[in-house]
Amino acid sequence: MKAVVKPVSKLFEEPGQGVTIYHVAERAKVSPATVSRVLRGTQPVAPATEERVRKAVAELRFRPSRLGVALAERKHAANGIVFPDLSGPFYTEVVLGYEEMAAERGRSVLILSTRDRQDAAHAVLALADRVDGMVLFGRTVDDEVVREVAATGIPVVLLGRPEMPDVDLINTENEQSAYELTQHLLGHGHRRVVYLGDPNGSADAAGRWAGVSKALKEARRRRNIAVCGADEQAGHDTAAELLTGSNRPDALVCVNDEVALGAMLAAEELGVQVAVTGWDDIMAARYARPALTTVRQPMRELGAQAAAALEERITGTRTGLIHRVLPTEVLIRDSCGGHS
Amino acid sequence: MKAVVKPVSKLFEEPGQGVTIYHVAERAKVSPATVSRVLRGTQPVAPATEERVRKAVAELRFRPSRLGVALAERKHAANGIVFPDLSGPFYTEVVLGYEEMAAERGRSVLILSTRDRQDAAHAVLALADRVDGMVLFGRTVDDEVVREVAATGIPVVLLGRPEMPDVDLINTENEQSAYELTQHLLGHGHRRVVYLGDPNGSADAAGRWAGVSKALKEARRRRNIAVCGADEQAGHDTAAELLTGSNRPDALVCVNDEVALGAMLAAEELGVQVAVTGWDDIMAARYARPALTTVRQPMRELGAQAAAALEERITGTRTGLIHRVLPTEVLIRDSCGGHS
DNA sequence: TTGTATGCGTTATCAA
DNA sequence: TTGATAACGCATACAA
Repeated sequence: MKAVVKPVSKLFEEPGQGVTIYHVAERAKVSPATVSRVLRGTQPVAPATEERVRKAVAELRFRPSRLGVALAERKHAANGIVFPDLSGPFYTEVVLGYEEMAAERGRSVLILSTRDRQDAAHAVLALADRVDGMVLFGRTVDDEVVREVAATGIPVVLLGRPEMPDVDLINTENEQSAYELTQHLLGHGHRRVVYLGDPNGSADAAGRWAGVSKALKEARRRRNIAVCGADEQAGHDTAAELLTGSNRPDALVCVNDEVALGAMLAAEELGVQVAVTGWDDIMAARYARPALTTVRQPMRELGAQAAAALEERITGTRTGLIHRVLPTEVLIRDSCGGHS
Repeated sequence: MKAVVKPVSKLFEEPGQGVTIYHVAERAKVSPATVSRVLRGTQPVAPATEERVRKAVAELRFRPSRLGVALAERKHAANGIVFPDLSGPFYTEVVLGYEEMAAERGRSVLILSTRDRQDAAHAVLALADRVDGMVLFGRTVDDEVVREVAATGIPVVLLGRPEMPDVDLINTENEQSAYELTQHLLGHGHRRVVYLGDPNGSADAAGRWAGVSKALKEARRRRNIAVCGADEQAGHDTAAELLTGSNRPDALVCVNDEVALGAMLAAEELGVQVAVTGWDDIMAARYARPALTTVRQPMRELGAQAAAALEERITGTRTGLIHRVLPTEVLIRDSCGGHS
């Protein structure tokens, strides 16, 4: 008879492994139901019994299986968040704010970056059945997919997107800030203002263009726009082109800081003077010379609000639709010129 | 007899809701097992049968419950990643690389930011039983917790941490790059070099200090260190103090770009000249004037490698221990002086 | 090729 | 106060 001796080390190395509520129940000489009651504090249990159960739990290093719990409760205790790329501090901060708030509420966070994935819709739908609710952030998938997700039955909160019927939405203010920014430029004598961005690219870009446009119109200036990608390279190239043409702009209102910094670089290379403004107040904006005039958004707050809004839906605390617009702050620095 | 008529809209509004494999089976007149077989392609099914099943699936908009699948398969199909807060671009990029790789393998990613949370250990353990494996990134929790997680039975990969027995580890090169950087400074005539960082704060900070230290020792220079936090403010304040003292340093080797930029700011404020170097090559480093000399790490690659290493463990493809060190690249720009 | 029956690990209902 | 036991939704070994 070959005795299979399990080394003690092995025995204690992987505790909690495969230990189920039944093992605990057996050891404590109670039913699994009672173990559950003790652990969740859901029903009164005799002190002596509780004692035995806790002892068994500790000895066996029992940890309830999330899978079992989730299946029985029919909830994941997890939220999802979908974002375009996360490059750039903007998305990062929002995600962090979101995670922080979710964590406080005992929920895990599943992230999904859609990048340029062709199967983004598929991935989002897949995410939908791993969470109790999700935030759709920016231009990640189109409205059709949003509807599909909503049809899944889980709450959805939109972030930085165009409005949709019956879906909660949180945005930051765009038009007014862009309007003020443009007025500021005009007030300092800039005549030929061009907007660098793609209104069709995102709701934010569209809102900002609307504000710029409005200010220009009021000032009876030409409403110039150079459709442009949202990254540094695009900003550089677009600006380079604009600044070499004949009728050169003297101010560039850019859809974000990356574009603005790229544009400043181009201007520097060409040795031309031009006022530049960005959006987001990324770190590099403060270190650029001249320091970049920009607009600050409450990024972390944005994420936190989204998490809160989602939570309300999940718990059913709120039924009314939310459409919130968080305020932004225009930061006038040196890059917009006109200052001594 | 009151006929309860469900409005059509309601009927189609929430499809897939509560539709189980049994409903599909019933509708297709097969057993649930067969439905499963069709959906997973795990066993041959007669074409006609498959046809019926697929039709029923489509009509009912059936989506298998992740919870059910996970419980039956006893795996989550999800990975975790834990990181400190340091919302610099470094962590972000790594997380993205990780998510991308994980997504390719059909796994979701749960994130956990430990920040200053006191219950970080608890949160990490909680995360552990929602995933099939996880990456522990940087100074998030101490070794004891790592062991606890490992004891849980799920694979763990360490990232940017000190070595631990029996745990996979991926780091980026620190010492050699720091050594080269310091030699470069010395070669350009800098005499009094001070390292700004906290070797006890992270493995990376320690490695970098080791390299700086080595170069200084070889050059028979004083090995000065100013223990300093890892953010902009800390860099600013520490540098401000150093640069107002009597025996002023002429070069500051900083643990990261944020600290370096803060230091440059302080120098600018004080109107003193000092060479400064950073680490990470964040965007602001390129826009600072003078542009910041720094060290670039393969951030996305770091995340991807971690995901790959984890996957190997989860699938059991690999049993041997990994201890990988990814190469970095020193980027000499203007902030280290000595260039015409 | 298909169906039956059981397991997965909890929670919760209903009795006792 | 406690114990059986039925969900929860799927996968799969075993039969047929």
